Amino acid sequence: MQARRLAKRSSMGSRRLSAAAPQVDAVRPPKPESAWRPPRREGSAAALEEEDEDEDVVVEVEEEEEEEEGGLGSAPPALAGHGKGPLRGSLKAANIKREMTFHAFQQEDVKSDISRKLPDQQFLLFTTKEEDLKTAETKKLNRAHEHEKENTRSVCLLEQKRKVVSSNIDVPPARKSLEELDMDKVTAAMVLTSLSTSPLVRSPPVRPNESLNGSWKEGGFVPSSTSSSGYWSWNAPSDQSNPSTPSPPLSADSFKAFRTPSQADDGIDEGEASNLLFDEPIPRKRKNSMKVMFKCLWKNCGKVLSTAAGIQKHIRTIHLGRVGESDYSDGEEDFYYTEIRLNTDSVADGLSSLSPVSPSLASPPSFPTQDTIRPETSCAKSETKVMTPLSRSAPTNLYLVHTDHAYQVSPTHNRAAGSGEQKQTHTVLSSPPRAAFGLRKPRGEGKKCRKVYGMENRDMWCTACRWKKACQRFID
DNA sequence: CGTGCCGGGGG
DNA sequence: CCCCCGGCACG
Repeated sequence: MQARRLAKRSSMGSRRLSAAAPQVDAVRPPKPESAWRPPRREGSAAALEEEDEDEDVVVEVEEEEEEEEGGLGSAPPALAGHGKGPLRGSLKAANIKREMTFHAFQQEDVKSDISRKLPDQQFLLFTTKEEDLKTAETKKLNRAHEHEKENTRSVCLLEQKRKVVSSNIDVPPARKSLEELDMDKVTAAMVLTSLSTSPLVRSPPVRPNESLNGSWKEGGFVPSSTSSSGYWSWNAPSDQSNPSTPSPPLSADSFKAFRTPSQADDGIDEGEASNLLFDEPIPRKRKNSMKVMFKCLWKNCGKVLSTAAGIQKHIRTIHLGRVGESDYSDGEEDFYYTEIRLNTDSVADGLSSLSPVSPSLASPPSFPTQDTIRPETSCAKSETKVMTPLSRSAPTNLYLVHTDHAYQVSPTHNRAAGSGEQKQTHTVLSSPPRAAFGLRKPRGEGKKCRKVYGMENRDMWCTACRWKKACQRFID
């Protein structure tokens, strides 16, 4: 046993050797030797080190980003062409790079994420950049169309990112009023088309992910989701980053959890949602909410959407198989769906009861050390977090599809229902106060030793991590 | 599919 | 205890 372990260790050591040699150095210039035989880090010392690493990452951001973008787009050779030497080594290095890149992104995300979190409403109030909005909107629309050709897009993404997200803002005021005023079915349908035809309905696993990636990378990509409901849009100018917004990992999660459901009525109480989100002292005055939803009666379907156009579209494309003529309706769909009403109050209740909780979870009192890492950590969250606004934005479709599938299709979602987050959704749906499932603990999010130090530096991990136990160094 | 970590080992 | 790891939940 001992022997085996030793052997393993040594083998690992050699691996580290090969990995750490030339390539790695190239990858992480700043702290080559520290990676060697670093003393156990504990306490404040660790903190310093941590920070250091953080910075390193930041430094990397620029180039890493570029590379990733390029690779993402359509130029895999770019990666290979990076001029890495031997195969093995380069592979290893590549891996490491991957990791680094991730960091970088996460970093980047903080910014965009924060800004994104700004509720459009608020943003509107500020009315700082009307013009930007305009252009942004146009952009967005275009993008929505281009959406299909995602590949080429990545380039733009980079630029946008650089331009500080502001260009990504799509809070189409005009759109909103327009849509609200003349609930033009056709328009809605068209809008919905892009959404429903793509993501969940068709190939649930693929599209959503894509869009997800796109969104958090690009920061401003919300075409499909935007189109779904027409309004709402979570992109905001980076400059507008809301300072008051607490963006701790947990809180974010919770937000997502009950925010999604609340969105069931397309953006109507969006304001509230956002208010809630930004814990604004809003006297929740709910126009006594009865949400009208439309349920597909097609056997084995049961999909529920919030707009007539929505299900019509759904029925048309999914059940009637009329894909091409997506925006044309001969009324046949009408036979296949029915109206249902949801009491939104329960939702509100759920929200109010839950929201106070999140803050507490939100700000876990942690040592300064953690704080330095915090942002980074929360970044990790951001990918999920980002998605939140997304699903929220595509309230009707995404959200509902979600629930539906939870019941009948996707096993994944079913399982997810058990998780801390999903359970809340569940609650809202069936509108019982709340059901706390005694399940596995949420799972510590955020970087743990493994992620932070990487496999190669396994001996830098905290013992717990090495033992595959709950990490003790980076506690959530 | 990678990651966090529980439960269950061996020494 | 200390040290691992199989395996599973979760994202």
